[in-house]
Amino acid sequence: METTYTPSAEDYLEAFYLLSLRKKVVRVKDVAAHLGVKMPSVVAAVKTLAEKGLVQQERYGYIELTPKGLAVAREVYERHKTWYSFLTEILGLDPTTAEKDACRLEHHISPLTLERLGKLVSFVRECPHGSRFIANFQEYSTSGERPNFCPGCGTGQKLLSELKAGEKARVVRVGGQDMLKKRLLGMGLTPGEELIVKRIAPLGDPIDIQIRNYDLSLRREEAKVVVVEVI
Amino acid sequence: METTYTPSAEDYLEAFYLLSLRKKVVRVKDVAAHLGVKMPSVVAAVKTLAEKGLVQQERYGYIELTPKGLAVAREVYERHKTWYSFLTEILGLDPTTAEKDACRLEHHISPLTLERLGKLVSFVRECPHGSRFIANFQEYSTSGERPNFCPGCGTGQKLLSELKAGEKARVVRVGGQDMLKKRLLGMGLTPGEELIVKRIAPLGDPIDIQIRNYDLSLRREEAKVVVVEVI
DNA sequence: TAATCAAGTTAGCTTCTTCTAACAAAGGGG
DNA sequence: CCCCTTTGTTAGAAGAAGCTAACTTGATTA
Repeated sequence: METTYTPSAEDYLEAFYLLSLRKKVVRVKDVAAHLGVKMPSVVAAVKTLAEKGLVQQERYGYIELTPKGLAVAREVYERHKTWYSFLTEILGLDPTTAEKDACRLEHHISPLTLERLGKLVSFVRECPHGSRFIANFQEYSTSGERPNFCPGCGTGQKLLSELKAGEKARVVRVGGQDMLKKRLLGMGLTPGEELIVKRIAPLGDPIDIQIRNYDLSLRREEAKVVVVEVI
Repeated sequence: METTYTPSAEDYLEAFYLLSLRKKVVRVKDVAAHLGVKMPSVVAAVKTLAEKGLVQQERYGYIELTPKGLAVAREVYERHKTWYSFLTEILGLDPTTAEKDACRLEHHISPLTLERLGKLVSFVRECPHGSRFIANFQEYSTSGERPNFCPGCGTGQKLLSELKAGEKARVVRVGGQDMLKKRLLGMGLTPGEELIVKRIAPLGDPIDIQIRNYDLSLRREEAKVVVVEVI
């Protein structure tokens, strides 16, 4: 019974729903204006949706969602809201961009992904570290520079690229994408391993370290994905 | 000159590109298999894309991207990869779901949103707090319960809902969505304000607090979005 | 070299979505 | 009560994307 609808059909249902919340009745003209299409397109859409039992309309009368149509419309709108929250609250986008993107993305998300996205938003809303983290991210994403360095969280964890010459540290985690990560792990940069920074070149690149009695020279880009704990 | 292409056209260009990386030549048959369509559909697509100067093909020969087509294909694939990274690394989705969703989402994202999404991924990769935070989120999203409570970060910040009767705290931040947030701020729950928890009802709802000499009774749902610092 | 077969092509149809232009109904003002 | 404006509808066309069925072509093999 898991019927699925076209993006266009979902848009119409959502429009009917939203307009019904704001006005007493839903008219062809208003739907057309809301979706930026011409009236005959709305009429055609209503006809096909009526055949599917999602809306009802008397000739020359108002459009009404059936219970079935209402359920679909609500679900679409929920997806919309989830995307909108994510785009504004997490990515920090302006309402206009967020609204436009949410309108398109709402038709293209699997239930599982939707659920996770919603959880991410509520987690960030509820968790103080979440809001701090997101604030840091947004500062980073607008200024281009990572805030120096996530102030106030006294965990003692740093990036390898932030160490000074002579500092000793223990590898906590190696990030980066597949290729890079594999290469670093292959070099001996595995969690738990101890290392010491021998020398940092003038512009911070490369960084020479010693680990497991080997000398390694890392590019700054590489050192930026290695999380360490100073010891 | 900002031409934009249909999702279908983008899919074909991306397929040509990916197949050209894996095989010496790109054939109609392989493209059809890759995209799950029949051969005549590929032929038709090649024809319209050729008219737009995006591909070249000699009759009964191989398909080749023009420089222009290659640029578009690469750009689409970048969008794909960005979505994929987000879905796997941040939402923690399995590769199959992530791949499928990325294939659909890649056609529906604005440049601004794409940029932010990419920055979020790299920020989380680089920032130790990011990875910790995401680990917490993923624990939360699979178990349903927020980890109790983001252990190891000694910031002293909590949610108002986590305080015990008698505890004193200072408001740090008020989260929640528009309506809820406004209402809480209107009640006097503004950052910097001090409060004391007077009484917590048996099931944690409602929570009675005193702030600015007023007594307030908060629903648990409300208290969950208020970040405080114990004093 | 001729036969065969897989790959590529064409023609023609279907569905979906939108449009314009022309027509019909409803309703308010004179 | 009739005319006129606004709103809604129909008809017909167009374009995007896919399909099946029937054909070429090019290459392989007997």
